[in-house]
Amino acid sequence: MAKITILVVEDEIAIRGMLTIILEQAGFLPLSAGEVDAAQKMLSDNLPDLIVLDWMLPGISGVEWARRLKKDPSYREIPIILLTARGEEEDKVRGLEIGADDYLTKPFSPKELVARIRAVLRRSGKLFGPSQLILGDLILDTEQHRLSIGEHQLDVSPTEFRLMQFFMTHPDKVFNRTQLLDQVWGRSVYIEERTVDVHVRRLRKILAEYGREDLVQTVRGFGYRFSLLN
Amino acid sequence: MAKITILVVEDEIAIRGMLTIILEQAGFLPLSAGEVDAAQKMLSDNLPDLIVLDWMLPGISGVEWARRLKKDPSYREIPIILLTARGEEEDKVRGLEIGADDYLTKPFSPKELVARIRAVLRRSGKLFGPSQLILGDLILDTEQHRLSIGEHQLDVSPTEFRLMQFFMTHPDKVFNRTQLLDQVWGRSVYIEERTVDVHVRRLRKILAEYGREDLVQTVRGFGYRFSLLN
DNA sequence: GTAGTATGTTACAGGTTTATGACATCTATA
DNA sequence: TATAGATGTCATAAACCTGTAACATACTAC
Repeated sequence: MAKITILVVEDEIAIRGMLTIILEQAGFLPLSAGEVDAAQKMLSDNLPDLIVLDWMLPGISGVEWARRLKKDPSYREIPIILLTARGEEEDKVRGLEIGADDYLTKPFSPKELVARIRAVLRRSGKLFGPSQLILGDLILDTEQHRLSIGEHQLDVSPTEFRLMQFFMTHPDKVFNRTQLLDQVWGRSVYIEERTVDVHVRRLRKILAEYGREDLVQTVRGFGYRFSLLN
Repeated sequence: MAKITILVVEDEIAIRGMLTIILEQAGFLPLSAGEVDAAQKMLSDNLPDLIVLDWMLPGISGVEWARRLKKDPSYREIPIILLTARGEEEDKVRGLEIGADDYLTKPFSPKELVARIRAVLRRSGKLFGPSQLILGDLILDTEQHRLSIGEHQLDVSPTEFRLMQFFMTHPDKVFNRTQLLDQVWGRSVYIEERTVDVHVRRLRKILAEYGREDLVQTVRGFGYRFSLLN
């Protein structure tokens, strides 16, 4: 299988070099550019699987570029991770509808960067695992975009599907609402914590049709856990 | 079966040689020319099944020639793959109505070239796969360009046929609209994503005559899926 | 048991995505 | 050239999703 390509757009040479090395070591194929113009050209050459983009850039800002990309049908699908300076900008990233899929505040650890990249890729389905997740008689097929219990198709909405996908890839582990929001909805949206409850409720309702509502368990005071055990 | 003939028009000798070798190894029969005049002569001798054409050529440019060919009834049917330099031209290929069936940005990998050639040939029906695709009681005959359910002929338009062909060769998999456009309409046309909906609609309408409209399923938020299962 | 907190449940408004029909344009062919 | 068919786009309708608020219920600590 071909390597995952990641385009890094960052003006400071030192950081760019560092990013490149981190990404290489993580098994990705890094491309890099120092400003938007160059990046744009690389884009048309061959689409990267993900873009790591500095918030502040000379010329067109990263934010502005991100916004444009998200409007362009040919590029809309490419996930973007924004690199922001510490502090205030964080709120902006969350608040504004920029279209970034995640963001990272400098300074960050290599480990964190790679983890976020993986998470985003997984969310957008570019990270190949087996396309089928099988847990007991539960089957989640990302390629077909289908969720089933035994022979029965479950009719789930996009968000429910992602939630289920996350749960099934992280069974037997408790997550609080914030973690679920970050992982399933993406870090750059701001949503009420209680909304998670509602989605869990919806998922349970669907699972209940086959008597499996207890797959998603409440851990009072913490959050939720997905588990085949009871 | 006779070998597929591919005419390469490229002025740089090194690249031309490389292309020839790649094509030979892929099992095609390559012809080559260094400029349009020579190519034009070869054309009248015997029609190739496909033309690989450099964007920039001395004398008449590749683009210009492509345009002419697409106007000429005797040559219009020959698929053309344009070789473009890196960068901006990509937009032009998509934007302008040049008539190329696909394009490739240099540098490209042999693998990619061959893959694109196959894709284009398949789309234009020149690549023989099994001439009959049978899925359940659905029969798609690529030679006769016929689609039937059991004994009944379905009356489908060319685009509907290609769409169905793509679906039947890739069952049980979700495709988004961009993927469908790229695969069924070709990479070098720019068409509204929503147009896919309309064609799906038309296909369903035809299938509905035999109660099979659910073969093409909507996956909300993603795209469409063809599946015999429900 | 009670107050206080956490979670379950429901309804709903607003937003987004898809379905559908109509239409203008284009092509091939009579 | 006239005609039928095909195709892409648009406007509108319909279906569906989603986040939130409000109220109900369950649990915990005292």
